[in-house]
Amino acid sequence: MNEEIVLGSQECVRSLAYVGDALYVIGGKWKLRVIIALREGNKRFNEIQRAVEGISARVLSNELKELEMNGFVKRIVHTKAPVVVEYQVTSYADTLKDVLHALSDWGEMHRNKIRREW
Amino acid sequence: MNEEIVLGSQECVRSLAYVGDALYVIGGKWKLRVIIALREGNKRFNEIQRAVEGISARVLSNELKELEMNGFVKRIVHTKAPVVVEYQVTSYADTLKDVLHALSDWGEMHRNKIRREW
DNA sequence: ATTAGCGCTAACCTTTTGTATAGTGCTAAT
DNA sequence: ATTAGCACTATACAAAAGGTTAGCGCTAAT
Repeated sequence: MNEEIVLGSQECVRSLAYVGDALYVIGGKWKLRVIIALREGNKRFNEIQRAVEGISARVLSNELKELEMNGFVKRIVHTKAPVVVEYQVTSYADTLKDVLHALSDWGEMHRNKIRREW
Repeated sequence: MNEEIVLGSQECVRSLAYVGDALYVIGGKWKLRVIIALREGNKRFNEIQRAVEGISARVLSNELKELEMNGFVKRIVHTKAPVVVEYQVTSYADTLKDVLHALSDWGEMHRNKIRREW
């Protein structure tokens, strides 16, 4: 038996678990897109909804709650005159930079590949 | 208006679309995990199922079909004596290396953070 | 002869995710 | 005075994703 393969296999088991952990909190159709919109500077509910094309108010509301629970977002209510609600990305969301970058780059490459094929 | 912010905003719109494209083909609970298992060297159906904890035969079957349609996997049938089916990762699956790495690293970091908090 | 493994697939059910519509109480603009 | 925007939430429903169970025809081992 080859040591390289055995080592690779152990790494794989770890990878499988870690990727599972990651997908558990940032998986799904919307979470990463909401985080991108927030990181860009969108702070208000309707602003975010417009930035993330296709998301409904109900789903956005749920996603924001989960993102808050997981420490990616802070919800700040300015209780005055018209009640204004602001969503802020936390510094923990910044730790996703590499993931976001890798996904975005791959998505770009993939889109170009698909276009070339048609 | 600040140029930096405007630039960042344009990049964001691209990012949103690209990440959307990426999630369209590799999103969901299982696809990346199946690819990891394949990359590790698992080639047979039941082998993959054992490697990817929790996946059912039905779901694995569907995922493999989609992965095949998207060019990540080749299905090879050895028609002899007992019919043996082999799944091979293509070189296109290798383009996901950075994504896999980033997600795995982040997942590891996140798991450690969670453990520290409890 | 029985059992276990292989590579699935069909049928059915539950859970998750998403959509559509309506509505609340407030303010600011027309 | 009406309309539009804000930040949602409730309700109801539909679609998509996933899980459970059973089973097929085959072979190799016990």
